[in-house]
Parts: sequence; structure tokens; C-alpha cells
Amino acid sequence: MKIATWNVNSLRVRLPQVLDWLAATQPEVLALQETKLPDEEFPVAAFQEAGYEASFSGQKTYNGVALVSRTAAQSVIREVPSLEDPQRRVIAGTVQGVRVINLYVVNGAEVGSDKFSYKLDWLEKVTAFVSDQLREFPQLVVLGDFNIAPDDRDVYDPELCRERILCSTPERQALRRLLELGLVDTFRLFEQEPESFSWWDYRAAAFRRNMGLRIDLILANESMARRCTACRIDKGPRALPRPSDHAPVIATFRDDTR
DNA sequence: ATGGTGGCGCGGCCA
Repeated sequence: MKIATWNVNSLRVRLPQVLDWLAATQPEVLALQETKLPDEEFPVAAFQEAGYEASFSGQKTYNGVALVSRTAAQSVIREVPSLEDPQRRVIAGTVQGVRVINLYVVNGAEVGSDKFSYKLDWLEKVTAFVSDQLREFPQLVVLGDFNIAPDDRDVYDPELCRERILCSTPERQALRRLLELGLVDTFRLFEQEPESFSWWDYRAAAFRRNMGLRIDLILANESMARRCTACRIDKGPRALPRPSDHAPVIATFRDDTR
């Protein structure tokens, strides 16, 4: 089964691209971030016509996450305990026996800002939530837009970005604490092209110059990591007219024979 | 330090 993540930066704008991509890629699950849609405007019918069910947690203008899946997600959670957050950034559900936790991690604006503090606090509380979910679900992936480049391989210019937002030590430590629960970055289980990124700023022709970061991740617990046979970034949609600034990432898992 | 672009929605905010 393929499990994918894509920050679409407005599902209203990107819906045709998402439907085309689903038809071409045929994942079991696609986790979306930055849908920017209230729930009553989520395009349920368009996905059903494409053979997909959807669970979503949205709001007007900002944020918004969804799980699009061949079979409907079960035991869906939209709230993280102890994180009283009007921002819709988390949705978790179970699909074909796999717990899928979809995160749109806080961007954080600038190191040391109020938003940066919110990011670190948010990550701490989400890590506690993931810890609980790991105890409850034997097969689990955490994926989404982490807004953190795990290490310097994931940064187009590590010196320029040193200790700046998305790359700073406190952010990387917060990600490490999440990984230390027993998760692995599936992308790094496999040989990859150098300078593989998943996000490129719209500005300064960053995509053409491959000035990007790898901030969209698919993390797997030990059981799912054993099943993982591939993880790749699909740069195709980023090259289309009117693209999202993020590319989709896809991990493949073999059937669970246990 | 700023600005470059894009989405939302119509003035800035967010990324």
C-alpha cells in the first residue's frame, strides 16, 4: 500500500491537480495539509467520484488537514489532548489497520518569535499524543508538513540557513524527541538523490534553482518501517502551472504478513 | 534587513 502526504496550499485551487495525481498514483491514503477550507465546503463528492473517502478538519483561510483514503478512516481524532488549539492542524485515523497521524506543524515565523514558542510547545504536546497513540496502535505512521528540515542534507544551503527557521537546533531537537519514541524517517531508509527537497519558496525562482528544503516527512514505527519498501518525492506537480509550493511524498509498504 | 510570490479576500496576514 502507498501512503502519501501533500501540502496543497488551498484545496480549492489545487483540487484538479490532486484528483489527477490520485488517478495517476493510486495511493491507499493521501494526507493533505493547508486545505484552507471550512468543513462544509470540503469537496466530498469530487473525491467520492474518484473512488476516495475523506475525513477532514478545516477552517476558513488558514490551516486545515484531511485524510483521503480508498476506504473510510476509522476512529478519527481531530483534537490533541492538552492542546487547546483553534488552528486545525491534526487529524488521525485508521485505514486498513494502519494508524495514520497527519500533522501540519506550526511554521514558527522566526527563531525566538512568539510563533516559534508556539511551535515548540505544539510539538511537545503532539509528541505526547503520538506517544499515547503508539501504545494503542501497533502499526503507525506520522506524516505531513513538519516545517523542520531534519538535517543539513535536507537544506539547499546549510550555512545560509544555519539556526534559522525550519533548520534551528531547538526545532531539530523537538523532531528528534518525536523520532526517539520509536519512529524512523522512511525517506532515509533508502538511497536518495543528493539535494532532494519537498518544498521550494514561490519566490526567487527557487524551484528552478532547486533552492528547497525537505520538510514533508513520512515517519514509521518499527513495525511499519519493516514493511516499507520505498519512499520518494514526486516533483512533478511542483512543475505544473499554478502549483502548490510543496511536492507530494509517497511511501510504499508491503502487505502485513506478520 | 528587505524583498521576492502566492492564497485569501479586499487590507494585511501568513507562509
